[in-house]
Amino acid sequence: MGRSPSSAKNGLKKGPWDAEEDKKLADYIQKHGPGGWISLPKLAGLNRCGKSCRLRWINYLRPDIKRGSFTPEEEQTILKLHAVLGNKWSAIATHLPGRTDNEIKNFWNTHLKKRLIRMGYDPMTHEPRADLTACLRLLAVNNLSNFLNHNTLLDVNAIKLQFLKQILQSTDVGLPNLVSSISSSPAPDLLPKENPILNSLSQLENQSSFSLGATIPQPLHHPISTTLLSNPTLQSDPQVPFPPSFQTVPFDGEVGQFSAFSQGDNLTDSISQWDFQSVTDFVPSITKETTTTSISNHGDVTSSSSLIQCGGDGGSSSPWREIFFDDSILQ
DNA sequence: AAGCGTCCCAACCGCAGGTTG
DNA sequence: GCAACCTGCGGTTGGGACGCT
Repeated sequence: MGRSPSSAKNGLKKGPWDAEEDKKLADYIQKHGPGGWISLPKLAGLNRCGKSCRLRWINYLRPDIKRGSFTPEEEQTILKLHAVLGNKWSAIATHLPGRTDNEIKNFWNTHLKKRLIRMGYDPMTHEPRADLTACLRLLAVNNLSNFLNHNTLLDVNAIKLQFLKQILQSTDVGLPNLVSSISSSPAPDLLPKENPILNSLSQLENQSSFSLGATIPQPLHHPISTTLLSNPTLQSDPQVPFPPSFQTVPFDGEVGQFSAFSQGDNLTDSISQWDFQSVTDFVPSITKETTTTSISNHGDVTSSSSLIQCGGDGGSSSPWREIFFDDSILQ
């Protein structure tokens, strides 16, 4: 394993270390201590460059090196620290006794980074990838538009036009933005003032946590991370605000909640795995209100039944899942 | 069993920052 | 102030191990 033992330009040996070299280096450092890496090879009788000796000592021979795979706690620590520090491997290593920066870096590149990518996160920012987020938002807007299509009381074309307008104008087509824009849109002639859809959407808007972006598990943002790191209690709490999937679960051949992602990076699976549950936790009640509003405002069986149908099942399936994600694309 | 592709990780490389004379 | 040297860091490489066909 490792690099080819090609000889260096200056005749110094390169490539994997053999047992004899390891012993020479270890013996020398045991007697004289680490340091003086430039002169060390000569003094220790090694035909290696100082850098190579230093690296071998730090990454392999040091007595306090911890061997074996990373524990779930260590993985968690790496994820948290990386969210704050980025690729500062040496800084991260100081929080993991017995682990070297090289080892952590390798572990990140071969496991954690891939895991984040599969989950749809940008491994550098720890935030949902912008392309996926935008895709989800457009799908949601599309589904909402389709939903409105079935509402015969409304001037569907007018609403569509306004949706389109919003999509084109905004780079961040979050539903709240959309709602407020529609609500404040100077088109009184096109939209009835007592519009059940707008009423319900406005209620959604008031749910501060609701946005299509918020349906995606939010990564740890740096300020929070900083707080976490400075708070020993939180540090030790594995439930700190990482996305649920971040809670270290066996992966990569491993089983666990990531399994859907590992199956060919299927976007649909990924989306469904992205815990829209968090939306359904609060949305059903809103939908019920919507139904009530719809009926009281208009007394129209058609419109209300449409809404009731969405929320009427009251069971485990979410009406919002139908409204926003009941799409053939997501099937 | 052989060929092929992917994974994993030790080790190398280049660069930046600090120290010394 | 400057150059040379030293140390440490992060990115990258390359080859053995392993799994799949």
